[in-house]
Amino acid sequence: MANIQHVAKQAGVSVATVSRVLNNITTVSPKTRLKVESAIKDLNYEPSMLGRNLRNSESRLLLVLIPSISNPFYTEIINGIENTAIANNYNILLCETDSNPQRENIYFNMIKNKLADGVISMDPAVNMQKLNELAEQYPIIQCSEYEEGGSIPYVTIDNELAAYRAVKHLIKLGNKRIALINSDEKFLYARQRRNGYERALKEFDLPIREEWICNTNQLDFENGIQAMRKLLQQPEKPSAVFAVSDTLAIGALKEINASQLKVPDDIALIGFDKISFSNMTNPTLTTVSQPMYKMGSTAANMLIGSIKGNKVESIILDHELVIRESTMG
Amino acid sequence: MANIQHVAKQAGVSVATVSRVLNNITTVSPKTRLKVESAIKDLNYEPSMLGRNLRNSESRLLLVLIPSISNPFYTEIINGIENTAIANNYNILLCETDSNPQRENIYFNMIKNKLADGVISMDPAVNMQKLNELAEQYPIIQCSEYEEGGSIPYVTIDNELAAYRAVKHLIKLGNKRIALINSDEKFLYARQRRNGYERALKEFDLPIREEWICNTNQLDFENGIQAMRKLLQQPEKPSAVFAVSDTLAIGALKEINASQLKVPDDIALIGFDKISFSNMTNPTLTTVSQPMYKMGSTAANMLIGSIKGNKVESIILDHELVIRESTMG
DNA sequence: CTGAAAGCGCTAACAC
DNA sequence: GTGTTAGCGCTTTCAG
Repeated sequence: MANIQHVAKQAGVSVATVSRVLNNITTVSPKTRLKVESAIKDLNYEPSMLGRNLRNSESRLLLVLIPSISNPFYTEIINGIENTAIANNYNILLCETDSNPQRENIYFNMIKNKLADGVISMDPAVNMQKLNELAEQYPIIQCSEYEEGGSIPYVTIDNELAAYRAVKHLIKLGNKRIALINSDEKFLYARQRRNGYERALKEFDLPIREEWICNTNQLDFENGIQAMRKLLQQPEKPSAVFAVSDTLAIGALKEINASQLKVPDDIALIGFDKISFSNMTNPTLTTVSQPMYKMGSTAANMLIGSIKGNKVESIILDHELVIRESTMG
Repeated sequence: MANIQHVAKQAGVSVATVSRVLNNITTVSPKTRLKVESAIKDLNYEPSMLGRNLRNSESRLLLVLIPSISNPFYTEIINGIENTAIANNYNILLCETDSNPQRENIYFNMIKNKLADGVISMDPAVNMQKLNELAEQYPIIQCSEYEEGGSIPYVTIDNELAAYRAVKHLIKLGNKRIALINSDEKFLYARQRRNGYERALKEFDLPIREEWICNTNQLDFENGIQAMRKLLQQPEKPSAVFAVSDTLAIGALKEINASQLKVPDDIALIGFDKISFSNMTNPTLTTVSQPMYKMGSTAANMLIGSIKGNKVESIILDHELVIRESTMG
């Protein structure tokens, strides 16, 4: 494998000159530049990032922490991150933590080991203490999930407001018995969405009934099925359900269908995230859309800014209620 | 940031000794080892991968090329790759090519630049000429999609046989008018699955009718909807449909429902891949299951073997027809 | 058992 | 405009 020395020798110049050509530094005469370029071609030379990165003490790799790659919610965000990264000559290292602290540690070490220049964390279950420690020394951005009052910059949406609007939509449709399928309330977004749910109910003098509030451990379809099963066993069944993720809502829909009830006639249903499947269900799912691509690109831009040493501010992006068949009575 | 020199000075030893401790080389007296370890702790030292990798001329990064992260088919494969990689002290760089040659080039350069030690390609649209060139110099494995008669080792399933079995299942159910929703036949798997489809029809003396064969550009839901719409416009409608991916089948199901027909009574339906959503549709989808996790871990093991300089052989894994509601008349 | 020193491939002063 | 050289952080001979 050819290296910079071989090129220098072949071109009859010094390594410094080769480096100058490689980095497009202007102070090289057209004649020498030509010589170098032809030597590069002759030897089929490709500069080694390893050497360059060591010298520049940077890896040009961004770490992206997600709990699970199989949650479609993340795919568009990742697209946004990746495109922005590539446009800035970075690459991303996608890291599935499975919300497993050991896995997480491996990745945290990568940044300590200089194998990554910064981190975008989307894991709601991330160890915040460690993340905060890391943030003292390395550039870190939180995306979607964040720590209230924390010092790590984040990009997210107003979860409380989004939930409030979704539930208000159900109320306006005439629903008075509205259930909530929430994820684990150790997560900030879960607490925020519950707050929005409760605010809407209170505003219209509807009671908050614990038996209509289900919490799930995870966001898989199966969790939605289980939660809905529980709700349907209540003596007084809800007439509408707000689920904090489309995957949960799709599971709920499956269970509603299985018990011979109809959406939206018997039970109206709203999900969250606007994943692509949510338009394939029968009926199609009303859902809250987050600007996922933009969230990703914003997070990446913030991180790259932070790596450059800029001060970056947290950002709240807009959301939108997408009304489809599951709430069209 | 502390480096190996600082640790050496603090411990009162040479950098060589620190390196020995770091790499668990036995020829270090317990006493010095202790000194070094305490110095490492004191200084909060983390070895730099950049330096280590340059010295060892390896990056311990594996490149994984996929056409699109949003296709759920890949998620389990990636899990398999990732777990195997981590177990062997590698990390993976997940690269979405969008089947875009420019994007692909960026990633191909990464391996030339020594930023990755090897490649697992899952992109059916990959530029085979370039991949073959690259394979002369670097370790490369193909996963799922491959080149017939090529020299790059691969792991896959028997697509022809899988399609044959799926269609035979439809025939055994009494169907005589069986349509095929295939992807672009520039892809090997598409040609293989078509062959299997035709073999089953021929074996039972059923005609192969071009108007019952649809080809789509991509594997999105929307493509399945379009294809099914075309099939339903035929003067003689098929009584069963075999789609070469679950996403296509789910789109087809959506369209069948929209035209007031029932699956499986009016039209039986089979997909391919057993993505998690295929169990959430109504009715649930009969599909061909591939051992995705195993495919991923096998590919990773093959690649790591190849990096070590081993000779690796291509592998064909088993598949399974998963019969669910969409073919239960 | 330990240390000195070379060198992986590159960039950036500094000198001319 | 171009060359010389130090050094990024690490591993690994080779001596002792």
